[in-house]
Amino acid sequence: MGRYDRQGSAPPQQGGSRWDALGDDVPRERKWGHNRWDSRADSGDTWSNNGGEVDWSTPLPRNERLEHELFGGGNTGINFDKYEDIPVEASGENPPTNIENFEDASLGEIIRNNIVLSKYPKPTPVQKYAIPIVLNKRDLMACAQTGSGKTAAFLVPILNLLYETGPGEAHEAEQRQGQGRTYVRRKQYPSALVLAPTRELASQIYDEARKFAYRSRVRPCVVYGGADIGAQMRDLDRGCHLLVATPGRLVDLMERGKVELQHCRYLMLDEADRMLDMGFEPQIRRIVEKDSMPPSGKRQTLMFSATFPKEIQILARDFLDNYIFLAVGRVGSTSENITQKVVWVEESEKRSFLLDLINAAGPESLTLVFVETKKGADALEVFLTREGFPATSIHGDRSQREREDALRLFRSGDRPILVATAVAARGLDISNVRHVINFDLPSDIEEYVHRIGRTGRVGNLGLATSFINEKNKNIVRDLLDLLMEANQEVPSWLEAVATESRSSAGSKRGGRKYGAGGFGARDYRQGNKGPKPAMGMGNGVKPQMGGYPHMNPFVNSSSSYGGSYGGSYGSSYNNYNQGTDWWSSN
DNA sequence: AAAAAAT
Repeated sequence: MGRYDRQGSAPPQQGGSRWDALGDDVPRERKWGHNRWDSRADSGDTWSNNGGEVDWSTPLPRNERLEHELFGGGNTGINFDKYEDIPVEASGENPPTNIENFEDASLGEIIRNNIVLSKYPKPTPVQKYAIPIVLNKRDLMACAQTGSGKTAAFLVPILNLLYETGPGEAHEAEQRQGQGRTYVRRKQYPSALVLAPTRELASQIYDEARKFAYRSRVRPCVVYGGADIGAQMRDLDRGCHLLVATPGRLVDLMERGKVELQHCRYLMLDEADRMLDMGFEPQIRRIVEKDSMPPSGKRQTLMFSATFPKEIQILARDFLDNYIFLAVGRVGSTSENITQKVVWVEESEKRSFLLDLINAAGPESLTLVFVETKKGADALEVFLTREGFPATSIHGDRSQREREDALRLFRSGDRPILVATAVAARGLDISNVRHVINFDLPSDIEEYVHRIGRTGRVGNLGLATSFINEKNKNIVRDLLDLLMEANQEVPSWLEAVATESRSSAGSKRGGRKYGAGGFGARDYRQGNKGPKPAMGMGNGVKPQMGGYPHMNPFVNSSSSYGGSYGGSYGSSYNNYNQGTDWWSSN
């Protein structure tokens, strides 16, 4: 279901289907030099010489309709001035010098044009560092806030390298399989592979890739589950140089002989700590190690995430070669910040408390409500709808169509309340999410970090409210540390609760997951040398914070909280903030 | 125990 259904019979909706990636308006002769199907039997064609006659670095003609479709969507939502003073730390052997402007990177014409069309005036901090690292053919592990231009930070240099070098062996391999036949089932040899943990995130990355691939010969594709695999295979048949995928569907396509990674020169894991955790790791190893993917050192490997626990960094060594570790902090200079609140709410009171919060919010603002279970998401959506609130919900048991519909209704504001499971926690770029509510707290702090990262996007005041009760003991300790690092107001009862749970010791992963440096912000290879003050402490950051790159730890903005609610919540909140012994209050 | 990800 979903977008793949659209392309067959129904005409594309909403200003053209993404499947027109290279623009069906452009004659094939212009897109591909000439018709690729015919050219396979013609040894004298421009494709037979390693792509050599065709210069991949020269822009193809403009296509105004496609240009409008790709770039007409208004601004990117990034307020670049806010990113000026973000502290960045690069570690590893001989880290390449960062750039200050896109001109410094000696990028090719195609990518420069697309950067202009995307209205990026200058690189964000993660881009300033990541682009030269990738262009210098180094492996990279980057710890950077989502929404800070992370996607472009890897797409721009990868695509530029593809434009500079052309398709190389990948093209020859693709040609070889067609020798002497009029039709063969084509296998694709993507030069670059981007893996993501959810379908929606893969789709979002693909949308960006189309922008930066505009007027180039590079054809991006996206594949994921829950959608018509036949349509995906037909799309692959049209050529695939950069493939964005979720792991399961990619494995499927590999086993069907539709995709081979023998010539994959760039491997990118987005939300890499999730991709390497217990749920995904076997599939990643299947893709990266048990197929024909070039080994680390021969390919280039990139990993990005907002969180990078030490044990995942250690696991990641298997995939990386002499990599640079990048820690990108986030400035909280003025209005950009996330205020984090923790409220004691018993299970039986959660619903009425939630209604108070929603009632206090303005009608314009989007509210994202996280729950732990799919059943919980169903139930809460039904409840909110019965109460007359414009809510929808998303979780992994929904059809792909339902998932996309829910997300679209939420983004557009038609349903400004979205109840979601972990499926929506990572990477999704939704503007104007004013309030993230952890109706149920997650069981680990990384999940918390990614969830609240859906709000506080540039230009907006972000607010995150978490309901906590005795069921959440497991996260209290890490949550308290996090709030203190982020210079947030910490209710006194929370400290008491944390002290209590501390004595019951031992996180499930064997002790504290993080050193004093904090939350995966640091290159584990630097050892436990104590907190590193290296994050360019420009914004009144205390060195002992060590740099917590994904959370805006730099602002104490509790003042904005009460004001953003009506009185009902304020009083309610205060009542919950009086320092009772909350563990035993029940 | 639960979520995500192939069918």
